[in-house]
Order: sequence, then structure tokens, then C-alpha cells
Amino acid sequence: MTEIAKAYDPKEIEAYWAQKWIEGGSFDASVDPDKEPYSIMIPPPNVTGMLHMGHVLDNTLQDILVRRARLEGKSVLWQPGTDHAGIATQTKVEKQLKASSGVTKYDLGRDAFIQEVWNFRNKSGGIILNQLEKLGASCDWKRTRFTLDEDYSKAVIKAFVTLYKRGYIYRGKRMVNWCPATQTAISDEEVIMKPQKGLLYKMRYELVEKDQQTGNSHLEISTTRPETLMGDTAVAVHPEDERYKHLIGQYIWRPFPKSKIPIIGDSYVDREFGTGCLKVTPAHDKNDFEIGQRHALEIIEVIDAKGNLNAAAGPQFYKMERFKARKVVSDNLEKLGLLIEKENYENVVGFSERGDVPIEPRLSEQWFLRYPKVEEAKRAVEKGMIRFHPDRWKKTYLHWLNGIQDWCISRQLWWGHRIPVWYNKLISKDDLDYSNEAHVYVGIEPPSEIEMWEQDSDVLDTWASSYLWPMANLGWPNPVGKQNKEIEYWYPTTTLVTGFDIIFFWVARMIIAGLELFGEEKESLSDDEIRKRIPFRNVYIHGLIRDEKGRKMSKSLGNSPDPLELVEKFGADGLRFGICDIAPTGSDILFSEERIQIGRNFCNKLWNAVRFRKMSGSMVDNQSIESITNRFKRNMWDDYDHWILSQLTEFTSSVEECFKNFDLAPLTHIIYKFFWGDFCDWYVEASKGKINTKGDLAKNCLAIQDIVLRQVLQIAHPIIPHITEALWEELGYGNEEGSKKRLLIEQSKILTADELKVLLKYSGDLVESVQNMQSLIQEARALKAQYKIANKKDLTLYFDKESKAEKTILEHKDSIKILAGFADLSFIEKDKTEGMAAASTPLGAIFLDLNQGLDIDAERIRLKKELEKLNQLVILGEKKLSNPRFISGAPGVVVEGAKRQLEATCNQRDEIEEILKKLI
RNA sequence: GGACGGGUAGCUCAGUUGGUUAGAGCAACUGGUUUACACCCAGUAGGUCGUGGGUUCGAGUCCCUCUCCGUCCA
Repeated sequence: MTEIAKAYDPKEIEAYWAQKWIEGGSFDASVDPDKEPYSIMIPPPNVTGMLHMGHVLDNTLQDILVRRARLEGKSVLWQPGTDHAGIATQTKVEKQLKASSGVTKYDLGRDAFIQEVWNFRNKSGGIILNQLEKLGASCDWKRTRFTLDEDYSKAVIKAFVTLYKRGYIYRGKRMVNWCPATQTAISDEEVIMKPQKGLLYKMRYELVEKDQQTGNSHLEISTTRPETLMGDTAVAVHPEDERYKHLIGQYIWRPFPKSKIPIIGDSYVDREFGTGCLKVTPAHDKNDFEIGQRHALEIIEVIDAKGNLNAAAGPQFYKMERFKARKVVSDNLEKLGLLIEKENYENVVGFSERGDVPIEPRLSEQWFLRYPKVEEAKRAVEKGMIRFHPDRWKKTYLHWLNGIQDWCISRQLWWGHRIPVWYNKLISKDDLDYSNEAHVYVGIEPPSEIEMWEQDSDVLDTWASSYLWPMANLGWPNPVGKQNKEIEYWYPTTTLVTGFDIIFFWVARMIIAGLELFGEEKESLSDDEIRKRIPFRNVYIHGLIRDEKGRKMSKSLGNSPDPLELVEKFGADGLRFGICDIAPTGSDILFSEERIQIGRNFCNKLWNAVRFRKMSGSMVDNQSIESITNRFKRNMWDDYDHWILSQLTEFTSSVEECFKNFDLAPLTHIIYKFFWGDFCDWYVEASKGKINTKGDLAKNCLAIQDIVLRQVLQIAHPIIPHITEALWEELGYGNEEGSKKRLLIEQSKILTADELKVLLKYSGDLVESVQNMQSLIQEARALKAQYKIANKKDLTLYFDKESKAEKTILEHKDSIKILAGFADLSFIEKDKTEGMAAASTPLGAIFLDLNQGLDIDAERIRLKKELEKLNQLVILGEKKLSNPRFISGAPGVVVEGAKRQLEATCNQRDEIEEILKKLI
């Protein structure tokens, strides 16, 4: 690449490097005892998934962390993989089957269906990982895992059996969240509460005996779900409710199927809600079930697994869909004169996350996990052994652990890890004794006389496999060969990067799994043991991507852009930089294409700065830091040279802080500001004169540009890996001395701010001088812009002859001319400045001869406005300094600063006043 | 109902332990093909920091009240 294109075109370069990195095994992880370990386990995307903006953000952040770690000389493992995603994958394949051949999974049978799912995953299960590769994700792709891999599955089963044997897993008939669409139980965390507009039905149940106190023959009852009425087995009132408490113990008629049910007292009842009378349906409501347990009520199931009413509901409702039944029940009540009113009512209804239908609370036999090591899981975070970033998310985590409920881990699906429990065929289900091994067998291997046994037909919740991800990927429970060293080296992993939406689902459960299972069985754990068992030390939480109006991205809204199209438009690097740039710390990200253009623009700027560098002089001796610094001519350094190196160090240090504090949000801003604002806009522009000299001055300047660019490329590399790698090669930084071998950018350790300070030996005192020159130049440019002569280059810029900064100005004459756009600089006595436009600067007044073109009125308005502002500031400053309490109360530096400030402001004010006087 | 987060320029957001005259990007407006870059350069304009109190020599920053928005849990 001898010629560099004018505009950066990422396509070829990104494809080239993506391939080259992988061919060269650049991201292969290996244990290196001399290096510090650094490891991240990817949150495994759904195997059927396609890349969306959330993945882009999540994985870019991980890539930034691991690439930075490599630059810092650490030995990195970034483990990739995918998740089998039980419900999502199974329903997807079911739908495909139905569309293509009209068969259902039942037509095929379990084994054949599972084979279909495997076919599907073998065909398209790797797509999302290839998409991540395109983004530049530097995972060790050779290690790619899948949660249904053979050895991973063994780990999942081992975990189940271990937890079962330790008494944490049990089977029980309990209320679960039943999803009628996907025909399986789901955990509490998979239920999404949505506000719904519905009706509140007020109806009457007839008392068996009239109310002696009021003479009423009926009780009024409010409900949102009349279709469960047929399963009512009681009516409850609050035991202290004066209106009803005397009725407790009496009976009331359930209208249909007509039956006498008791009136009970239970403090669960909210006296304020509706009429204060609650119909109790223990089979179809969680709270009602608990009331039922307390009062030993009969449980009558009236809705079946598909969400239809069953025979117990009565012949007229048999097989009727539940929401249709709601209407029919209401009509029936009306006919019987039992419906009082229907009132519009908004309440929250639980929806199945995957099926997106209202869940049906249902009594069913399921496997549950009582969470072990909850106390330790809290302690790990409270004591900072695991740290959340931003810190506040630990509250969410701890809050959940405080109210933790047993986890329903069985799913009525076929795709997943089948529960390793076998039942003796000779024993009827109702007579099973779980403590008797002749009845129920639980083990990693199937029982020996397999024909005697029947395996539990359910599979495990997907999270009950992915919660082992960090351990199992490193070889738990039986590391083989090199895994022994690897698990020692990389576990606990360094950081987990994920969204706050899965703190419950995944983060907390991984912590609990690690604490209980990583190591010997223990009743309780010491802090040291916790430190060894936790799956990660840091949890970096980022926000969710929303559209520009703040709405969640969704397929139905069509507001979810295809990341690959964005890559096409802006380049992978452009997209990465753009998405980082707009992502605030830990809160949601409002995405719009307009906002990420900055990423593409930045890459182009970087490209052109390098292009300009190549045009300015040949590339020699760039192979090492030493060879660059040897080209410095320190005796020639001017204020800008010192200034840019001091800024470079400060910039490096700010970036170090970002990584140290897990605060990646400011990263792109810091890079942008230094590279674009300081280096390109000021240093490179000021260099232009020097480079023209072609002598030592030019050589020195290019050496400084080279050291700056080298550092910028490394610092920006984690965010925009492809272009920085390409430019690293372009500028010859990777050329090894005396060899043709090229080192990649990550193979050279990045210089720290401390190292830079020692190495560069610049003076930090000249920063103010440069800042003053910058404001002078800006004032001069503004003067020209005022008169719309910014493009006129043949003018002379005049300085007040009395300026104290004469020396500085003369020293930087050339750069001032270039930067402000003047042909010449000259000092002038004040009384000769009549008819000139003027401005006040920290280095003294400047004047511009317009040859009678001066618009006196406009000048007067402008300067008066300026003067007014300065006067205000002077008053403010004087007031402050004349306050004895300020003088005595504020620290010396602040008082000193205020004095200097006031002095400068007064000078400027006097100058403007003087200029104004001359205008008349 | 409880908890958490937030309200700063037209928009999206910075703003360290209180300390000089509150910043950036985008958008707007004016001008610009000057030996990198129009995916660019220069300039201009735009804010009583949600409201009301308090602490302090000094508050966007600390405390309290109220209000609005968002999220999670009931």
C-alpha cells in the first residue's frame, strides 16, 4: 500500500485483518505463568439468534476489555459459545416444520424431533458467531462451546445430581406459571407483568342462609377472572371486616356447577378492594392456592394445559377456550341475574416471555431448586469480592437474593438436558417414594437395568445449564489434560459483561452455582473460600439499546436496525466506535443512525492524519519506541512540542483511569478530544510550517508525530481494531529490528502514562503558554470571520507594542501566521491603530487593518457587549475578594486564583475600553 | 405501594472530594476547495443546571420539600 486512498474504505481492510488474525491464531489463549491472567466468558447468544444491536454493544465492550488486556501484556482468554435456548429453539423448529411439511413434533416423536432440531442447529447455529467475527470480536474461536456439547451436558447433569444428593433439588406439586402456548412451566423470572385493560366483574353469590344482621340474601364479589368461578371452593373475607365477619363459617352457593362452599376468614383479603369479598380458586391463582392450603380447601382444576376448560367446569364449558369462557360465564351470570356490573379496569397480567400469552397459574408437579449458599452469595458482593460496575446494580442483586423463591427448573420440552431421574415402572406414580432408591433413581449414568426404569420426560430450564458456563467451559467437574492448568489459571474469571436484565436470570445463579459446586461440599464458606469459588470478580453492566424515541427495539415495531447493514455503511470499526460513543454508563442507549456517524468520521480522520504523516516525510526508524525517541532534537522543541507530549501523557492517564474504574463511557470522548481536538487541530496544523523546512526541525516534528500516533493507535485499538492494525503496519511500528517479521499491534506492550513521562522528558509548564496562544489565534480568526474575510490570506496581524508576551509571540510567529491565516505579523503602537478592528487576548490586544472597511457601528455593539460582560465579572470578582470571610475561609490557592482572575479580567476590560474610545 | 435511576444548550449526554467566567458531539446559522480529511476547516448563536427551601465565604455538585419521566419489584 504505497498510495493511500483519500477517504477510508473499511471494507477490504476489515475483511483482510479479520482473516489474518484468525489464520495467525492471534486470539488463541494459552496459559503463561509469567503473565497476568485475564478471562471473560461470553454471555452465550441463543444458538438460533441473529446479531442485533444489543449483541454489538455487549460484545464490543468485551472486545475492548480483552484487547486492552493484551496490550497491557496479560494472557487473555475470551471464551465464545452459544446457548441451546430451550423454548426459543424448540418453538422455532416447530414452526418451521409446520410451515414446510405440516408435521408437528408429536407426529415425529421425541427422538426424530430432537434430530430435526440438531439438523437445524448444525445448519444455522453458527451464524451469530460468524457475525461476531465480522465485528472483529477477538474470541478464541477454537474453543467455541455449545451448552448441549457432550462434555458440557455431563457437567449439567453432574450439577443436578450433586444438588439433588445434597437435598437442594426436590419434586413437588405446586403452583407454577404455566405457559399454554409453549405447554411448559416457566420460572417467575420468565413472567413479564404487563398492564392490561380489562373488566372488573361484580357479581352475586347466594347465601345458603340469609344474613341475620342485614337480611341480605347475597354477597357481592368482585373478580377479573369470572371464568375460574367453576373452580371456586370458598369465598373469603377479612376476619376483622365488620361487614362480613359474622358470616365466617357459614356457606354460600357457587352458581355453577351449583355447590355449597364455605365462607372463610383470611387476612390476605384486601378490605378496600372491590366489595371486600374474594372468591377463592385454589387451582388457578397463586394466592388463592395459599389461602386454600391454610384452610384445607378442596382444589378443583377447571382449566387444562392448553388453556381450555375441562369437564369439571361443566358440560357447557367443556373444551372452551379460557377467554371465550370468560364472556360466556359473564353472560350466564347475567341471565341468572347474578351479574351486577362490569367496570373498566386496568390491572397487571403476567405474560409468558417466550409464548407472549397470559400465563395460567396452575398446579403441577415440577422440579424445584432451593438456592444454596444464599448468604455467601450476598457476602461475596457486599464485601466486594465480586464488584458490580456501576456499583449501584449490586442493590438490585441483593434485593433479589433477599426475597428469593425456589426456582422451578423443569420444563415440559424436548430440546434440552433431560432430567437424570428414572422412575421404577412397576410402581404407580402416586406411590413413588423419592427417598427409596428402588423407586426413584437419580444418577449421572442411567440405571443398570434400564428396561425396568422410565426416565423423567422433562428437560432442565436453559438457565439451569448456562449457570455453569464459567466453570464448565474450563473443564469442571473433571478437567482433563491442559484444562487442569487452565482452570487454575483463569478461574475465577476476571469480568462478566452483560445487561442488567439478566442479573437474576444468570448473574446471580452463576454466583450461586460457583459457590456451591466449585470445590468440596461445605455447609458454609469462609471469605477465602468464596474468593476461590466465585465465577468472576467483576460484573460490568451496560444498558439496553432503545430507538431514538426511547422505545424498546422489537421486530413488530421494525425499529431494530440490522447491524450488518450498519457495518456495510460505517464499517465495523465505525459502528463499534459509534455505539461506544453514545452509550452512557449503565443506563439505556438511545440509538439512531445519525448519532453513530461519528464512528465512521473518526476512522476517516485517523486515516487522513496518517496519510498526511506519510505525505510529510518518509517513514524511517519507527520500529521501536527507542528508534523514534532517538530522532527527537530536544534543543529545538518549542512550546507546542512540550504541550502535545504533555497532553499525550495526560490523555494516556485518563484512559488508564477509565479501565481501572470500569468506566468505559468516557473512552471515546477522551480519544476524540485528544486526537482530533489537540493533535490534528493544533499540533499538526502548527507543524505545517516546520515540515516545509525539510531540515532537522521537520525531522523532529515528524518524530513527535510518530510517537503520538503510535500511542493513539494502541489506545484506540480496542475500540477500532481493524483500522488501527492496518495503520500500525502502514507506519512501520511493527517492523522488528533486523528481521522481516511484523509484530501485530497487540504484541507491543502499551506505554503507561508514568513511562511516557520518564521517557519523553517534556516540560509541563508550557501548557498555559499554548493555551494563551490558542485564544489569541481564535480571537484573530474571529475578527476575520466577523468581516467575512476568513479566506483572505494577504493581511497583516498587528500586536500591541506594549504586549508583555512579545517574546512568545515572536517565537511562534510562523505557527500563528499559519493557524490564524495571516501573511505577516507586526507590532504596532496604540495610537496608530485608529480605524482598525481590534480584540483583546491574554497576550495583549490585536488589531486588523481593514483599509476603511471597518463597520464602526457593528464594532461598537460587539465591543460594548463584551465590555458589559467583563464589567459584570469584575464586579463579581471584587465583591468576592472584598468579603473578609472569603479571604479567611477559602484555601489560599482559591483566593490567589481569584485575584489573578480579577487582574486578568480588569486588564481585558481596560483594553476593550481603550479600543472603544478610539472608535469614535 | 416499595426500591432504584434520571430531569444541565433544540437533541443526546459530560461535569471527580463544593472553589476561577458550566462543557462536548449532533442539529442550527455565517463563511470557506489554504500543500491530510466536505466522513473536512474556521466562526456565531444557544443554558435563571426540574421547583421551593436550607447548609456554606462559595452549590449544577451536600441536606430537605414538592414535581415530572423511566425501570424493576409487589
